[in-house]
Amino acid sequence: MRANLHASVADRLGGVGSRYTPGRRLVVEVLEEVGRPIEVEEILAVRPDLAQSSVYRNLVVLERADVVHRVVTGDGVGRFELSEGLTEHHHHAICSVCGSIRDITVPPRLERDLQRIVRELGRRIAFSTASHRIDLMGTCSDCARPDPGRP
Amino acid sequence: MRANLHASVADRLGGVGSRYTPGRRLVVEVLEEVGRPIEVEEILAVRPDLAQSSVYRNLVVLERADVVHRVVTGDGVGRFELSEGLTEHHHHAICSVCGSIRDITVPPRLERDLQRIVRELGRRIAFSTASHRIDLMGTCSDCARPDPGRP
DNA sequence: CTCAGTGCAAAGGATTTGCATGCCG
DNA sequence: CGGCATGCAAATCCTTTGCACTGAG
Repeated sequence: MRANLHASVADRLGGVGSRYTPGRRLVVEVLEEVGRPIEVEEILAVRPDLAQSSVYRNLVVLERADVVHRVVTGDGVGRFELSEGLTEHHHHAICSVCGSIRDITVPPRLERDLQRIVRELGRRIAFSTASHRIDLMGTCSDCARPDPGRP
Repeated sequence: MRANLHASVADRLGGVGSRYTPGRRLVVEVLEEVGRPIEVEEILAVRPDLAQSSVYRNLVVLERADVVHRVVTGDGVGRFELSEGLTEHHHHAICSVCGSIRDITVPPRLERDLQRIVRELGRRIAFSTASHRIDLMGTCSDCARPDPGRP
């Protein structure tokens, strides 16, 4: 399924009149490897050869082509992941302490229920729903651990 | 239920050792009147007498006291609303075109299903879930309307 | 008197943009 | 060639912070 990813990406980019350039491929590869929503800073840390502005610009293009998806948490910093269809459908557990995001996949049975609920909601409010997102907000295991620095 | 709001707010503020000052009350009143998540800019537009920095600072305090809740959408601009318990439990329909957020309340039957799903998810991943959030992402009716500016 | 709260202006950090250059179709 | 893509640096935007002042307890 790996080879297929880049084909799909190229395809979606073509759909909006953009090319799949080396720089964009590097970004996609980083997102694929990391497998969770990450900040631009993290992308640059992995690939210092990329120009910051190009990464930002490419993320805009990739987002418009629906290759990546932007997630924003309470800390106001944008984080990016591969879009639905390029990865498994999933949701997020967002830590309100450190802002980290963990992907969670929902068991099929529950996911089916979710789909039903979301569909019904969209119908009720005449809102053209492209996708849904369930975020659990709370405290991740790291931050839940009692702080050794303060008794 | 209106008088009760400010009592609750004062209470929650007291809980974190802060006072319910006039400036904070104004912010809360704006949020109450508007009834949907709004940006600082919008708060200042309604109450130009408030100092920008004070609004930001007070929102931090109000957030820590769990009086307001920060919602961040794809555009990276923070929006604020009154917290759960001060308003009805609700979710959001986020327009991916203009970034606007519309509150939606979920019928009790569906909400009950949601609660069950969320609870089960949290249990599965050992994540201490404080709250959940269901966002519908799509296009609001305003943005869905064909753009008159471009044939 | 003391300390949280306020206002103004300046700083900060993430993201965007202007401009010249490089490169694919 | 023409236009998208890139890099660098400067600009912009939202948000935070420093500092002096005010007010409540």
